[in-house]
Amino acid sequence: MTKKATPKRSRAKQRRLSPDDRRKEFVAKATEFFSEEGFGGGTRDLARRLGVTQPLLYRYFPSKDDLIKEVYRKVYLEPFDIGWDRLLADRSRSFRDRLQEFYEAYTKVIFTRKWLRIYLYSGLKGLDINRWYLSVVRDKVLVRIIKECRHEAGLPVQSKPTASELEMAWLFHSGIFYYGVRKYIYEAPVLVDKEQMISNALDAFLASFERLFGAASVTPRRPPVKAVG
Amino acid sequence: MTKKATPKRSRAKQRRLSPDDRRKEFVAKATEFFSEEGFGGGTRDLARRLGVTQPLLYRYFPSKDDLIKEVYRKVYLEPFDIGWDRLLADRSRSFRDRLQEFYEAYTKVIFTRKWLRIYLYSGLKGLDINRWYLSVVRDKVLVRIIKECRHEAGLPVQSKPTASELEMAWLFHSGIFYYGVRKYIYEAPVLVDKEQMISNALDAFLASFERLFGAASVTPRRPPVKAVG
DNA sequence: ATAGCTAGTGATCAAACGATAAACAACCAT
DNA sequence: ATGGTTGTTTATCGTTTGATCACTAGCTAT
Repeated sequence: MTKKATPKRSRAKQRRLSPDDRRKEFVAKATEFFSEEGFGGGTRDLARRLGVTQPLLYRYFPSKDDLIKEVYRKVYLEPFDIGWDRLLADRSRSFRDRLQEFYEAYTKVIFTRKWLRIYLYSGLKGLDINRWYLSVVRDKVLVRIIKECRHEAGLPVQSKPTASELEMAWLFHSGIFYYGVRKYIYEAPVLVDKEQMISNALDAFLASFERLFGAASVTPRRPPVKAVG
Repeated sequence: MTKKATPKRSRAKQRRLSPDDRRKEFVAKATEFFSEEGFGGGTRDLARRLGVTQPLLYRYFPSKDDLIKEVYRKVYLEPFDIGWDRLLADRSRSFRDRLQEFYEAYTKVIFTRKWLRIYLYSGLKGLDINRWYLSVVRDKVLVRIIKECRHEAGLPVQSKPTASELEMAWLFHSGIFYYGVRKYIYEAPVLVDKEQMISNALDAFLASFERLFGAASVTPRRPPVKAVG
């Protein structure tokens, strides 16, 4: 009774798409789907959302895992299509402006529910691509930033960043990153607008960097003075 | 042949435990298990790791979801058993020391692979308990810290923290938090030891707070001067 | 020792899963 | 229009999943 109430499923006339378009559509919608449901989401639910039947997925991807890998590739490569290391290194503009613009542009790409969720899900799976991404952020972004910081402070630029310098850069980078997580993953109310947040963070970072690493050429492993002053 | 090669499963003599002990053991091991496998992990695999059969789980928990809820409860409540807001407010010690000790103690609890993974997994599920946790961090930790910051700077303590102040506290709190994520989730090499990282972060925070909010009683929505200096 | 209570197990169900094969139907060349 | 190509569906397989049942065996009171 309930099952066969609609015996002739008013099947929407099946539309044929070129393999290339289908593939792209599948990857795009799969990204949305897995970002919401996690990679444990079923292929049938995914197909329903795509408006096609489940076996069709297997014409385009040998297995669910292969589809997921495509999703990774798209999500992880997207942010680095743009030449961000060049933007950061362009000394015709003030460093402060470059930093502000970089983080506004970077967060414009990654501060979406979709991107952040895929990123966190894949991070929990412990995939190599995740470690690769972190190393790219370190080498293309943070190291570059530190170089520019040193340049601003009149310090030698050639030598590799110290561990403390890099960790300081990570501190602020992560702080900015987590603003997006709070807003789009936890959906917690965020307190100031994004540009303001970035601006404040950069003020804090630049001041702190100069304060901690600017004066002495040797950075003490632990600052002897603990009081704020 | 392969299946029945061990027909008489050398069954380990079944040991009876008191319901209370079993329950606790189940929740504890389930926390480990789900932290590694995610909440999609199977009840059979979990039971195997517990050294019992799968149906036994259902003697202690009506459903898998109920077991998971117990895991949440344990993980989320654990950090706040300790009176941390009192520690932060104890003005017989220097604020810098209180902050350092608080973050060392706090991260000692949450910087474990187990805790962080459960936290991130549950966060992605968008549960209420996660939002509750964030609000507790804000009210019991960050607001307290800002109050003490103001006290140190000779500013009025009574009025509620401004949005910018809170966001600045979140920035550093998140930066510290993500040090643990990088180390225990992404298993990325971490550059300086934890105490050093906390110390540097706190130096940066205290200096930045005073710099941004200490001088003027009114905090401009966007600092007019963008250059560092 | 032994009867009774109940923690723990073996067998099994229905549903959902990823995946495959064969039948169908939309499009293009002719 | 018509036949071949191939994008898409229907039907189905084998496995795994969460969950339930009847039965077994360890412990305790007597």
